[in-house]
Amino acid sequence: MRIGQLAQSVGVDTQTIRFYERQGLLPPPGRQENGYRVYTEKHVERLAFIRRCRILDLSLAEIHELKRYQDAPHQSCTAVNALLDDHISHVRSQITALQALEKQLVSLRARCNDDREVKACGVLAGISEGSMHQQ
Amino acid sequence: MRIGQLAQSVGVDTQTIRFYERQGLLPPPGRQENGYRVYTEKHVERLAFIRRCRILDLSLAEIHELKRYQDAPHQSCTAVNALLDDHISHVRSQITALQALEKQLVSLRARCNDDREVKACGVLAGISEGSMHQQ
DNA sequence: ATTGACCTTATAGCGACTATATAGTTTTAA
DNA sequence: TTAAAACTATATAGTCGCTATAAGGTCAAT
Ligand SMILES: [Zn+2]
Ligand SMILES: [Zn+2]
Ligand SMILES: [Zn+2]
Ligand SMILES: [Zn+2]
Repeated sequence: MRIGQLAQSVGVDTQTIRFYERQGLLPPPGRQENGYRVYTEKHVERLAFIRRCRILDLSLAEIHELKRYQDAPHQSCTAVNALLDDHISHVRSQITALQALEKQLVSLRARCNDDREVKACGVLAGISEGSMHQQ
Repeated sequence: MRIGQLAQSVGVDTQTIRFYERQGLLPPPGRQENGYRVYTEKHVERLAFIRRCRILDLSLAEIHELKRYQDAPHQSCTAVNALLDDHISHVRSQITALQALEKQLVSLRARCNDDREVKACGVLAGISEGSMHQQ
């Protein structure tokens, strides 16, 4: 299986596959005489795993870490679960921050009804005043 | 006022100030004979404005756009308000996406109680299975 | 013989900084 | 007075996870 086929079967760009290889996420495949990469079913699985991790918004570093755990299958999975717990709290704090941001933006927006002159725009005034509780 | 003073009074790194200048966000200041940048109160206000925009997570492009509107103070502010509306919907869709992600992660995490072998870890199994509704 | 689809590497760009290297200037203190 | 510390300058590279471009080699079909 060549790179284009792998790319299509997992739904990834060929560039991305080479990128993962350079990053050490995907093991270097064999090569044909002409230099073309040759992949196996294991590569398909591995790449699909990476993609599913990315859908979960795990960073490449976190995926690396998961890989290291997979390579020691008889150890306790505490670290795996902890990684996920950490990631969940990453996501939660992002949500919290964005919700606070949304509140701020909505109240800023409420300072202007349409059709004023820019000079009198409540939104611009609100930003310029600095009447924002930071963070 | 030199760059360090400006940086301290607004709470920004000097590098960031030079970066904003290169980006055309902050007008190039005057220079002393020795080449040092000299800033005025207007620069302080302008930089503070930029920072408040960044706290609202507006992109540098969006801040540029706001600046253009400020330069035409007698036009209608419809575009300003529209920019903010767009930005609010950016933020809202980010929140929605992250909430869906959180749900997925929490249900994945529920598949494993601690102290299993990695081999039997419900989290890793969950990712590998691909039993994830995508997006 | 040439088109087209595929493959290769190398390099640069995105956004918004941040860090490093190297060098010149000013200020402070021994 | 001189040496160190603190400040300034430019240029360049790194962050993250790709994505795009350039310039070329390979292969099958027309
Ligand atoms: Zn994470
Ligand atoms: Zn307005
Ligand atoms: Zn926006
Ligand atoms: Zn587990």
